[in-house]
Amino acid sequence: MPQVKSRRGEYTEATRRALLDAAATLFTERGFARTSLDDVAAVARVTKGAIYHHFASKPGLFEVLFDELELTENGAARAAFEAEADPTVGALAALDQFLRACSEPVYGALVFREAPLALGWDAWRRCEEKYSYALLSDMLEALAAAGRIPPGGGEALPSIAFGMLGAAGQLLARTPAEDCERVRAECRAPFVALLAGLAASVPQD
Amino acid sequence: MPQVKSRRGEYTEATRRALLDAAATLFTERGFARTSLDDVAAVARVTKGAIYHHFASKPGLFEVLFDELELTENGAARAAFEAEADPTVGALAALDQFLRACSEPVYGALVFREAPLALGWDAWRRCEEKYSYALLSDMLEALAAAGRIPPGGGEALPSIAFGMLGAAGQLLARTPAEDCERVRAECRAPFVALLAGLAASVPQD
DNA sequence: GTCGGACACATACTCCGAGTATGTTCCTGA
DNA sequence: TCAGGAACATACTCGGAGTATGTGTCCGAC
Repeated sequence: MPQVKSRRGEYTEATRRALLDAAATLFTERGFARTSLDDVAAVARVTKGAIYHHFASKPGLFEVLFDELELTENGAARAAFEAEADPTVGALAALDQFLRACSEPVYGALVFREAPLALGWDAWRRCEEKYSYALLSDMLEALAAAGRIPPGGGEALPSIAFGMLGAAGQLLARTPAEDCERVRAECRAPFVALLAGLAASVPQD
Repeated sequence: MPQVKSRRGEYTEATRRALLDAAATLFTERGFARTSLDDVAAVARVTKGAIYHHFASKPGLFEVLFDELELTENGAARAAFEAEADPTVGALAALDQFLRACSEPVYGALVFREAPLALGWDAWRRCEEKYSYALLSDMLEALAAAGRIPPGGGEALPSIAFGMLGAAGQLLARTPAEDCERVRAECRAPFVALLAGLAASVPQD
């Protein structure tokens, strides 16, 4: 059980949080490329030195933010999947959870719009292999094991399905709040259709 | 009928081509962000002044390259689509043409991997609205008109389908040549399944 | 109680690359 | 033949990421 942190520790944690919050706000509003670290430091009422004390680099700062977001949001999606006994039902529940998360202003914008620009495709992919991509792979495996989709198929299906998630996330991230529910429903359809089409192509007996 | 170009005109066109070729090579190999304009100029055996004489900016140079590539490759895909009377057959023919183009080393890497990083999502989308995204929209419209997929559906389906194309393009762009044919076949499956699933959900009469 | 040291920053700097301003050469047309 | 513009080269500015170093403060050891 962790001891109560010292006064000092509380303060340093506070500036770390202030930096992360400032970065989250500015990266979502102006985008990663168009916000300087001096801007982030100014909003957090510190200087650039504080940033490089707490984080390795500008992409490093982004990655911490990324991990925080995925830890909670992707965790919720995984929980939604694992709560269902049927993998198809579970996958659709996780999809709904994911689409709702992307409707919230920060998650979709940072994780699916800014992350590839900030980290580059490869690093983004490596980061996602702990979260959304891993969950997607697990779900596809479970679906294949249950005979709901054809087995095998290589890396093309997970990659392309992940591209679908990214496109849906970005679409929702730029959708005004009053249209989110309708667009979420529209986004659901292609996934349902893909699952149905794959189910129809499962080899018999 | 255009007159034969002057000696001078030929030379300037030659440096323009050398710059575009150098940029295509370097952007493909090192990526847009990691190649400086001095590098491009050096490979073309000129200086940065020549670049800013012929092009507006670094993204501007990339966009010219982008247009050249899409003009030929997307034109071929559109031709493949329009050559078929049946929209489903045509769409799959265009898909095959697209997947072959992405197997070639430059097209997929520049248009689907580097372009979002170089231009940003919005500008990339605007550029693609003349080419791949336009073709995709036209194909979906034709499919809907023929009753092969449900009508309406908003912007979600084209956006998500475009995300699928991007993911497939990127996957093929990083696939070694000897595996390209197999991966292309694997990439085809999700699109076929999506079309089948959408066809099954068309409202009856 | 105090003193050394490490932590948590601030300040001041370097460095690289995009973009700009200006110079220079050569061709072209009047 | 000469004025002007095209096609570059050269030399600069400027912003932002990253680094090196300074400074105050707190904490534990003696």
